[in-house]
Amino acid sequence: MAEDWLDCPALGPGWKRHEVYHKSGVTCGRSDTYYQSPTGDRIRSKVELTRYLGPACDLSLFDFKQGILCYPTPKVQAVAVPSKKWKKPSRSAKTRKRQVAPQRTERKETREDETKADTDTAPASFPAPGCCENCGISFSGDGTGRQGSRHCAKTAEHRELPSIESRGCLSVWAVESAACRVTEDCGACSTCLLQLPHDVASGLFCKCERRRCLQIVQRSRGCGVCRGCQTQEDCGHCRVCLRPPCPGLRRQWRCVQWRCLQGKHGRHRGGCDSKMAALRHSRAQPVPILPTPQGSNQKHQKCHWRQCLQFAMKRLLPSVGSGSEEGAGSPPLHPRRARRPHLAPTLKPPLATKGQEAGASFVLPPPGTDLVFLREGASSPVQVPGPATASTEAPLQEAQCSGLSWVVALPQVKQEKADAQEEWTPDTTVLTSPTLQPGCPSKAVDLCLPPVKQEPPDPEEGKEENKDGCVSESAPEEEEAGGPGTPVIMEIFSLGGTRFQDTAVWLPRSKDLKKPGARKQ
DNA sequence: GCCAACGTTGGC
DNA sequence: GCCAACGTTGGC
Repeated sequence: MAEDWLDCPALGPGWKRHEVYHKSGVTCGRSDTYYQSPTGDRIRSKVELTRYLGPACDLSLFDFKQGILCYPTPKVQAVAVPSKKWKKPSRSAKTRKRQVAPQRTERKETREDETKADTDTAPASFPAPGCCENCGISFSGDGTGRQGSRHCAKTAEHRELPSIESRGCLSVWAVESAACRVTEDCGACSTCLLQLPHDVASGLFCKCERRRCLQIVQRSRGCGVCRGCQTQEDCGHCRVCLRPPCPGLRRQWRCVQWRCLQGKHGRHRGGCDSKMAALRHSRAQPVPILPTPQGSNQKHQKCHWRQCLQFAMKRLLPSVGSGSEEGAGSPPLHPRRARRPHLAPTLKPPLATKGQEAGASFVLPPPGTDLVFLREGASSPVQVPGPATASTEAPLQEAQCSGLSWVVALPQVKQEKADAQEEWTPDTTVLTSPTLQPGCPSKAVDLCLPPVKQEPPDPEEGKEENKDGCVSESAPEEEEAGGPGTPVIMEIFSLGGTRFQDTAVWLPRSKDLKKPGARKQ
C-alpha cells in the first residue's frame, strides 16, 4: 500500500497523496482521495485539509481530488509545452487488478481526461520567453539573469519528478509559477480594490496579489553610476568567476567586479525613506490614513515605514505606547480574524516546537530567541526576552484577537548594526523559509511555499561577499527586507498568492547563530 | 483498536 | 444527478 502514496509537492515536501477507488458496492468506481501530512496525519477531505493547514492557507486553488493547484486560466493565448506529456499517476497492480465496474470507470476516465486536459492547458498558458529552460514553466520577467537562475535552481528536482503533480515549478514553485502565469489583475484583492499604483520601474510591487511572484522580490540593480554598476562583464578572475559551476545550475553570484560599489551603504538597506521601503510598505499593508501634517512640521514626520511600525506596535502592545493616545483607538487594520478552528477529532495538530505556535498565524519564538519590538522614540528596541513566556504569549495572543495583521520581530542587535550580517547563516533562514519541513510542519509560517533559495552559498562565500559590502546575489530578500538588524516585515504568500500576513519572523540572536544546530529543532 | 473500503447524505 | 464530506463497517 505504501507504493500508492505519491508525493504531493503542491502541498509541500513530505505530503503524500493516495487515491482509492471503490471496487465494489453501490459506489463502485468512485474514488476517495487521502492525504498524509509530513507528520503522518491522514486527511481525507478538503475541509480537513483546510482545518489542518489553518485558515491562513488558501486552498481555494487547490484541487483536492487531483492534488494539484488549479489556476484560473489566463486569457492570453496559451502556448503548448512541447514534450510535456501528463503522466497519469500509476496505481498499484493490486488496485488495477481489482478495478471493476467499467461503466463507472469509464466515466471516471472521461473525467480524468478532462482534468488532464485542464491541467495540461492551464499551466501551459505562459509565454515562450521567460520559460524555465529545464522545466518549461514560465516565470515572470525577461528570462534572463537572476530570475532564470532562481527558477532553475530547482532543475535537479524537476527532472526527477515524473508526473504532473510533480512537474517542476508547477508544483515545487507553485506559487511563483502561478503568479507568473497570471496576466490579468483579479480585481478582487486588496491591491486591486485599493487601486494602488503599479510601480512601473520595478513592475513588481503593488501588483495584483494573484500576480505577485515570490521569486522576483527584485533586488535593486544598484546605484547605476558607480564603476561596479557600469561594468557589465565578468572579470573572469575573481573568486566568483573562478568558482566551478554547479551542474545544471546557473551561477547565482554576480561577478565581484560588476557589483554596485555603493553596496549596502549606498542603497536601501532598510533605509526608511527609500523608494523600496515605500514600495515594501505599500505592498505589506494599506497605508493607514495619517493626519496630514500641517505647515512646516511635515519634515518632522517619520516616514511611513516607521510610522507603521509604531502603528503596529501600539496595536500590538498598548502598554508600549501607552503614553500616546493615537493608535490605541484606531480601528484594527483587519477587524476580524478568525481563530484557527479546532482540528477534527481524528486529526492531531502538527508538531510544533514548544511555545512556538500560539495560534493560526503566529509563531512564538523558540527558546533563546528574542522578540524585540520597536518603541516610539526609543533608540533601542523593546525586547521581550525569550524563551517564550507568558509575557511574550500575551501580546501575541492579544494581537491575534485584536486583528493585528502582522508582527515585527527583531533580533537582539542594534537596529542599524550592519556587521551582524555575517552571522547570518543559511541555517537560520529555515525559520522563514516557506517550505514545509518534513517532520516539522509549522503551519503558521512555512506552509505552502517553496523555498526561496535552494542552494545556499557556502558560509565562507557569504562572509566574504558581505564583508565586501557588495551586492550579494545570495541574499536578495535579506537586502530587500533591510537585512538583519532592521525591521523585518515579511509578507508570505500562500497557495495561489494569498498573503500570509500574520506571520512573525524570528531572527535568532547572534550568539545562537554561532552554534551549529542551535536553531534546529 | 486501527484503518481501508465503502455507504450515506445534503448541498448544489 | 453529481459529488464533497463524512459516517460506518469489517478485516486485520
